Amino acid sequence: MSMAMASSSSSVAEVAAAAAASAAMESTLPHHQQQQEVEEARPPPMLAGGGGAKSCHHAYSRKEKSLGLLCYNFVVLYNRDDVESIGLDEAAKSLGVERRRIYDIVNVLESVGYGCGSSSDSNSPREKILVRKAKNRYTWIGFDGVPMALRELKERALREKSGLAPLQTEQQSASTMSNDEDDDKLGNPDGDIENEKLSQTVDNPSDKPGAPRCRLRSDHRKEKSLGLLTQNFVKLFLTMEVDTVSLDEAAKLLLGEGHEETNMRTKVRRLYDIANVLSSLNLIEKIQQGDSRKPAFRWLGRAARPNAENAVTVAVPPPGKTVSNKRAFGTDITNIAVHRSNQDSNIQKKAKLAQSGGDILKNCKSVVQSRLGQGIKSGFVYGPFHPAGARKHELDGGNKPGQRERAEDWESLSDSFRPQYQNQALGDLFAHYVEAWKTWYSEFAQGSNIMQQHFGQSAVNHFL
DNA sequence: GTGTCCCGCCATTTT
DNA sequence: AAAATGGCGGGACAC
Repeated sequence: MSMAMASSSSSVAEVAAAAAASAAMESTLPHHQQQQEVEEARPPPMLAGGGGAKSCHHAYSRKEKSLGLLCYNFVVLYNRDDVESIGLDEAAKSLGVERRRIYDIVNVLESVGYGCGSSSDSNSPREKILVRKAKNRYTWIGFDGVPMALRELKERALREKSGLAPLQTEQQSASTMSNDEDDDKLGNPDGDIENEKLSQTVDNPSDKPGAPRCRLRSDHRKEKSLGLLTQNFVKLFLTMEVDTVSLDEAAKLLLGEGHEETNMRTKVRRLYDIANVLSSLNLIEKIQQGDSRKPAFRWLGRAARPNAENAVTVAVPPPGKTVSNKRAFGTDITNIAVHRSNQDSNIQKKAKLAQSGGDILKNCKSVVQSRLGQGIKSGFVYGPFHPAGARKHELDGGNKPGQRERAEDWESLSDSFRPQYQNQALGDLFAHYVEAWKTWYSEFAQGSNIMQQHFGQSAVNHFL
């Protein structure tokens, strides 16, 4: 009985088409009015027409549909001053994905902030990137609160670590004890009450005087939420001495010992999801551990140094021989269409018209490049995170020989960037990209980094 | 092969 | 009851 919403099963392509037809999202896309030089050249409205498979319609590509990319686009689309409210459906439509995916993103975005439930009283949304305001409605807050959120998160993590529980984060250390992992479904329905040992689960913790002694189903569910997992994952980085972990390790750490193959697998899957969006935010970065071996993730947005108080530290240069192979988010406009093994590719209709858009970009690019040669001011104050390339080697003692090549990123980015519109919405999105480019440029070619972009914005503005 | 992780079914929770 | 959320894991890609 697939509920009424079975309709949602419509592929992205269809959704996109629908969007094109109805251009419903207008309402929430208040075209930015600020400096818009390149803006003029508005990308052509929609569907290129025949578009056949032959032209530019490259077959299904997993990468184009990654959560990370989606998140990236999401941020590009909504991280602006004039955006306060985000509609779930509009977002989905604009980005050409189904709701479900938006939930994924929003969940981790929301959890990167602080205040997620702790002490119900303060729960200040200021420290979140985004908050849910109402059903189908989110409010964009921005990245301003992230530094503090991370600090707070770290504190809490440390407290927990040294304090009570060994190192289990607030998640299910429960399973640790129970020989058998928390079996929700299978087996005992009482499970809920059963594994309530770890008490301080979730985030509405203990400090609550009349702590609701019994965990509810909802809590149990929350324990497994992407959001909580995200926080715990981040905490891991914040408290760890080493700053890189493979997802397997992370899963193990977060899960405790009671790892049950299947459980692990699921957890790891989730971590992949999370890691991808965190990567797109540049909070972490994927690296190749040593030679060969599994890749791992490295924290980039360290809020504070182990010792130094809150010395706003930035990412340290890649240690030793780790090879960064981060994904180039922002490479594609959207997770357009097409199912994995789309047998029925009637997707033709959703077209991607690339040319004019490409021109704009090209211009943009050349402008950037031409100006790129200029010196790089460094009076810039970075936030806690910052582009991997623009590090400031303080405490870290010694600078790094291998200067990170940022420009290169730009290259690849622009090279691979092929605007493909399927509707007005995407056209707008593209416009945002152009703007984003400008901003990035202002970052002195230090890297395309959303977080940085944000933090540096104010400081950067007068350079434009 | 193995590692990634998209996709969407369907259980839960909220309206 | 319907709609909104969001676990979860099968299995399609990527390497």
